[in-house]
Amino acid sequence: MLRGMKLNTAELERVASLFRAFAEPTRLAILQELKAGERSVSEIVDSLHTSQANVSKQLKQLFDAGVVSRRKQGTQVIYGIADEMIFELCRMVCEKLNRDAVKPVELQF
Amino acid sequence: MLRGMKLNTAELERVASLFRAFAEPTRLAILQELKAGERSVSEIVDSLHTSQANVSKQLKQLFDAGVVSRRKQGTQVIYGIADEMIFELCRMVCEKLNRDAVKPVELQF
DNA sequence: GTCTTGTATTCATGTATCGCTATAAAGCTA
DNA sequence: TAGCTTTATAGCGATACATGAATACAAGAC
Repeated sequence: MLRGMKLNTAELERVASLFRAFAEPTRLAILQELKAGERSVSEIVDSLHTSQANVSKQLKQLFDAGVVSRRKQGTQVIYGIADEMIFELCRMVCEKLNRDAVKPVELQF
Repeated sequence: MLRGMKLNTAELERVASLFRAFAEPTRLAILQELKAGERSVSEIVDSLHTSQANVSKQLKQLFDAGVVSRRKQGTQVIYGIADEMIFELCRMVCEKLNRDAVKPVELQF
């Protein structure tokens, strides 16, 4: 695709859909946990203040978006980061928030 | 803030909130138009398939998120990109979509 | 002043989504 | 087999949001 071409509606929807994966605090919290390494669902549940059902649902969304990977290990399901690019994204967003902030908060994902 | 610290709920909400600005096709379409240069509201309306009310509302969201700038010129309001970092964000997201795609689509914002 | 143009906002409606409880499904273990 | 653990899903209420029509508001033209 040539430089300067505009994405059509369907393509914009795909882009928006990936951004949407990062547009909720619970999903970001999950990604923050996975940053330190692979985690089972129950481990993630224990580290967050939400139900197992919710964690499972948010993980499904992240998985469908290609953001996390999944593998079964007995009765457990181990999730991990599928693409390190997400931390680069979060870093850039935090940097912008830091630039815009009146008070220096120094967010760092 | 030290490296490796986890963002709390309020901080994650701020990060999510900025991501949310990019999580809708209409807003991305507006950003695509502004990429070529500043535009008035009516110019944006003419280039998109949606109502003036909707464009105005989405522009407000983008402005509140610090993504676009605004200045009045007579009866018109001219919007522009407030931070070029957004194109870097979109570029990274497109690259990931291209990596994941079975069919090479070569999305480029 | 009135009229016209450009933009923002209010209201209504449909759709999507977060989070919960309850339940189902899958896989150990005894 | 039954029972236990872990994860996924179904169903529901509450909330958020995208969108358009109608209206309000602002600023120039006349």
